[in-house]
Amino acid sequence: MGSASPGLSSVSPSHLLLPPDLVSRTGLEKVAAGAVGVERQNWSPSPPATPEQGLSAFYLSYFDMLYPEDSSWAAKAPGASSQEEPPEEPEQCPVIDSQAPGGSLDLGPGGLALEEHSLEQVQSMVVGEVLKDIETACKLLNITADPVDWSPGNVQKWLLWTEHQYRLPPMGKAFQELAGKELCAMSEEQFRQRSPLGGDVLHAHLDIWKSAAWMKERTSPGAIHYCASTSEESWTDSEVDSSCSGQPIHLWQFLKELLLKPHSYGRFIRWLNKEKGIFKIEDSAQVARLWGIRKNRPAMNYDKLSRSIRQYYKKGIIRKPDISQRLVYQFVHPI
DNA sequence: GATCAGGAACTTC
DNA sequence: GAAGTTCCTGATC
Repeated sequence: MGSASPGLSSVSPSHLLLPPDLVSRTGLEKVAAGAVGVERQNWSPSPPATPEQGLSAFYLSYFDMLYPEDSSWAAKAPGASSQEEPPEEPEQCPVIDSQAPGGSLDLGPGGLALEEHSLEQVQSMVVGEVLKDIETACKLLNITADPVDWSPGNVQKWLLWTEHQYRLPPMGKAFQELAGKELCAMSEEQFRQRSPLGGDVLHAHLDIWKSAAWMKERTSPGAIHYCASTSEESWTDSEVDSSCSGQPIHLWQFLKELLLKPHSYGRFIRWLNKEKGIFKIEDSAQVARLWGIRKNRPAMNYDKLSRSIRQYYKKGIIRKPDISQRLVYQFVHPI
């Protein structure tokens, strides 16, 4: 757990590149408060976690707690990219340009309407990003979006994942043998009792999942599935997304899944040349760890993962690019 | 020291 | 049997 956390961090204040006054706690509260009014109209009743709040306000109120520091995203801002960064990313991170003419965050005199408008944009973007992150986690962990449906094994997977994502202390033992239903029935205090270090944060994360599931149920009656492809990428998503096929996921599919979510995993693995299928593993330990979680192989490391990748050489699935570089591989058939 | 390459035995499905 | 996983040796960066 060396790197900054992905996932929800894609919508952390620094990622949104808000001006410093809006990034501050009071600023976020202002954003959240501004979102509440709109929220009530659009999303009706509040999620189970915070009955008196709208969802986005609920999420936003968590961000300070969940992201005490995540300045690494700021480095991803345009102009701060590494020298290897291709001129255009396949999937751009949402950026609010406060300097742009008619900037959406004009807080000067007469800028109130604009401010409210941009806050709506921010809140809807935040909620959208949270839902996308949950969707991605579901795919990678092969679990359902609704925590109530989780088996004890699913709970442990989610715990491992959440600990990893948000650099929380290991808490798996404290919640051993608990199914999702029991977990969801527990109060924050009970979480704290079981795990004094991080139990409250874990409870907050579970609340987010519960709220998302609740919302999803509201908006689309029926079973909660994040299997329908919602991504806009040009890569053959149906080919890549194996999480609902019942088939075990292949390593190459897993790698593509990560590559398709650059705003979540771009710090771990990213395209160097998407057209040619050339990608670079930026953080070998994290990618290996994610793969280990996905396959239930806690002892997974990059040495083993890379051995599996090398097995693809013979099969003609992955190869080293013509100009061989460390941690750089190429899909033989990119499209 | 980390990564790369590939052989070989093993596990899981 | 396929698809990794684990362990290993030796080479390279």
